[in-house]
Order: sequence, then C-alpha cells, then structure tokens
Amino acid sequence: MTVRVRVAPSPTGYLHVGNARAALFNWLFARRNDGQFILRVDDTDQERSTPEFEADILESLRWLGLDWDEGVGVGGPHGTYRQSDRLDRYREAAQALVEAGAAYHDDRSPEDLEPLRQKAQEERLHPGHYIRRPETPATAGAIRMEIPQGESVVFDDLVRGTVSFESRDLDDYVILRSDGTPTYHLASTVDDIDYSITHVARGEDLLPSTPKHILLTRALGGPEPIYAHLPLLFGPDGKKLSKRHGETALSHYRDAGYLPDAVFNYLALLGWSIDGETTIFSRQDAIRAFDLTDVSSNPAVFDPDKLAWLNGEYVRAMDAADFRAAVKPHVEAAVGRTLDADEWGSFETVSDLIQERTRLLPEAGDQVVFLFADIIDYEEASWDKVMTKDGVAGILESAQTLLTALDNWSAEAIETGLRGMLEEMGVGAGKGLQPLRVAVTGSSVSPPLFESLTALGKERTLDRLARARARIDGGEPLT
RNA sequence: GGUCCCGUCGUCUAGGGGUCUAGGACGCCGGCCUCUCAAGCCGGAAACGGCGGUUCAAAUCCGCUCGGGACUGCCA
Repeated sequence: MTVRVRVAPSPTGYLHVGNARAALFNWLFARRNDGQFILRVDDTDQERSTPEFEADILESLRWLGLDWDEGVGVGGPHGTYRQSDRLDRYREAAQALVEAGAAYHDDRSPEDLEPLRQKAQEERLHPGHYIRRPETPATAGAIRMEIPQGESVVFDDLVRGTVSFESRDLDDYVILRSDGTPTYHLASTVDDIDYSITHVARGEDLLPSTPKHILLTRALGGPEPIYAHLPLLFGPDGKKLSKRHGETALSHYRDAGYLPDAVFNYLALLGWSIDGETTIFSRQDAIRAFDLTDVSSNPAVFDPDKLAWLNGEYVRAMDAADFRAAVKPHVEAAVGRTLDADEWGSFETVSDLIQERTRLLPEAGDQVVFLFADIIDYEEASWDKVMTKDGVAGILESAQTLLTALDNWSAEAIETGLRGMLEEMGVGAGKGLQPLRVAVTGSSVSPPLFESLTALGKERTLDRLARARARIDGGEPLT
C-alpha cells in the first residue's frame, strides 16, 4: 500500500513553526517511503479562516521546500484541497451516521449543557460525563456521536507506543454544528478516509481526540490510519510556543533573512536526530535516515540561538555569488536606498569577508553601511579608550599624509604602508589601527580595515580622516 | 477536578541491562590565532527528578512518588 500522509493546517493564522515542523516530518516520511504528501486546508471554521492566512501557509510550505503532491490533494480525486468545498460530503456523512444510529440530533445549546458539566466536575468525573443521548430524541440541531460504553480504544502510536482510552471517559461530541457545518473531528476523519490517508502524524495536542477519530472512522466504515503524535514545541519558559515567545510565524524567518535549508535543518533537529552526532545535514540525508518511529516522544524547546548559529553555518557555505545576490536587498535596506552598479561594486570587494561574519542576512547590511553612508557620526563613534587624544591625533595625521601619497590603492599596499608607519611611531598594530577604524568606519568594530579602505576608495577615506581630525582639533572628548 | 502524554547537561539530543568515570551540538567560561569583530583551533564547567524493586549488573526493565505538559468547546 502506498504511503499517503497529509498536512492539514487551518487558515486561522500564519503557518506556525510547530505546524511547519509537523509538515516537515510528514514530508520526510512520505519521501522516505516513496509515498505521497498532500496538502489539505482545514477551513471549516468559516469565521476565523481568511484567504491571507491560507496564502501565507502555502507560501511558507513552498519556501521551506515541502512540495506537496498535486493531483492527490490539490485538484485530486475530490477536486479540492479545501474542506469548505466539501461541506455537502460531511453533512451526508453525519446524516448517514444518524440513520445508522451511531449519532443523534441534539437541540440543546452549549449553555443548556453547562449545568451537566458542572455536576460532573463536582462528582470528580470527566466534564462530559452526563452529556449523553437524551430520552426523547430531537430531530434538529447539532449532531453528536454517541460513544459506545464499556469499550477500550487502544492504538499503537508510532512515537508513543500503545495508548489506550476508556470510552466512558469520552463524551458524546458534536460532529455537525447546528448551522450544518462540520466540526474538525468529522471533516478531518471523513477526509482521511476519502483521501486514503495511511498515516496521521500530527501534534500531540490531538492525542486526546484520537479515540474520537478512531470511533468515527469505524462508524464510517473506513480503514484506520496509523497514528503518530509528534511532541509539541515549547517556548523557553516551557509553555506551548506562542506569540509571547517572539516570532512563531514561519514567514517571519523568511522575511528576516533566514535560509530555508537552515530552517529545515533546524526544525528536523527538534525531536529527531539523524544519528546522534551529526548536526548539519541535507534534505537528502534526512530523507534517507528518517522514520517516524525514531521521533522523540518528549517536547522540545525552540532555541532561536541555535537556529541563528545554524543559519550562519549555511550562510558561510553559500556560493559567493549566491551570497551577494541574497544579501543585496538587506544591504539596501540597511543603507536606506538602492545602490547603483558602482556602489555595489565596492560591496563586492569585501563580500567574502562579510560572508564569513554573517549569521543572519540583515547583519551583512549593518556591517557595510559605512561604505555608503555619507556622514559618519563621530559623536556616536567609540574611540579607542586606551589611547590618548594626542596619540589618536598623531596617528590620524600620519595616516592622512601616508595615504595621500599612496598611489597603489590596494589592500596590500595600504597594509604595508600603515604597518610601517605604526612601527616607526612605536605603536602596536592592535592599538594603532583602532583610531583609524573608528575614523573611517565610525565604529570600533568593522570588517578588516585594509580591505575596508580599499572598498571605500581613496578619496572618501581621506575625506573621513580629515573630518575625524577636525573633530579632534575642535577639542571634543574622544570617548 | 478528570483523562492522557512526558521526564538524560540551561537547551536540542545519543543511549534501549554490562563497551557510561554518560557521547555530540547550541549557549556559557578560559586560552590560542589576530588590525577590531567574526570564523577557526584547543581546553573547561554542566545531566540520567526522587524512592523502592528485579538482576551478578539499571540512565536503560517494573512499581510508587514528585514535577512538567496537553486536552477537557456547536476552535482546530
């Protein structure tokens, strides 16, 4: 039997990193087993579903590289990937269950049922204990599944092993709302049957719903899929990962300059490991090694620091031309305008040095703004605190003289000249180059100095040295 | 409250009775390299929640306990 799995997000929010990881595991499982990975949009909650969220979800999945199999879900046997297009099918299924005696109409409202829940709570029973089929059956209203009593629902979960529930702990749950729309339980179960889903791998939050789905599947006469309940993702405080913990939308990471391969790699590491030793691996390596039974059963904490580190590893491994192309919009964003070919050329002379120093693409922009900013704010600049004002002034003056006379504006020539100059002055390079760095880049932290000067050009370098000297002669404090 | 799930360094994990004085990775600390910052290299601190049991032997199996989490909707 062909393996067929699905990812079934609800367009009631952006694609969450937790959902993205669940999708990723499903995708890996499908690819590993030469199966099919299908996309289904669970939009039965018409109130909260929006086209914008749906678009975000699709784009995010594509960006991550989780290509779904067209012709199976999308435009497949049932013509659509949206549950909202199949409402008739769910109604029909619910009606059939009523006729078969497995479900019943219930015209009591949620408020009507509240006292029953209260009573159950007080008697230390599960809250839905008294919500059962009424003596006198209704003919309209919502439709509830009737839970058969005295039954154990047992299943072998691929990540958790044998899990069992007692039917007496399940309440008669709504499958069709009084407005005729299906609830998640019904729509999802009907679709899993209709689309011949073989494995359902989803978040652990749905583990308590699984016996309901199994009972529904049996009542509907469908084959039971194999379940795998994936561990949840938590924030640093141990609570379910949410907006409070920073960005949870996958699209945020795309916009913030993360590389899809790095995010893929990181997400795969949350609850799974390729061999216990290897941290960085390709999609192909992951596919070759993946199995749902190897997924850990305990929850994972999302660690932005490790993601950033991993992203840096991928950035450094990028082809130089790819890096330049990827980083351009971020450099322009940092500079605040588009750069012409000439200006971009000066970035390219230091591109390799920047690539080594970049974890997140936008950082590259921050590192090179000094190349394009017209004014260096010396007020903000941090001068080398170890050096006296006179020392700084002397170095700037000597450097200005030296560089003015320098015809060969190459990093090598600049380096030879400046090092020789400092040696004559009896100043170590470690100390002596800092005033120049600050004067020219406006910061005590910058890409390597000689290459930076090359990229800046002779004219602008000398201009900045002159400005910096003017600042010092003006008697301003140096710190 | 009820049901279910989970418990190895701060975090992600390896481990599945002896090869564990518990391995790898991020982060952290120290050092080297060095024009700053990175990167790289070397080194370090850091964990089997607790208690019982089974066994010659337990991080690994069992029980209890403690802790955490999810669910408990005419949300998904």
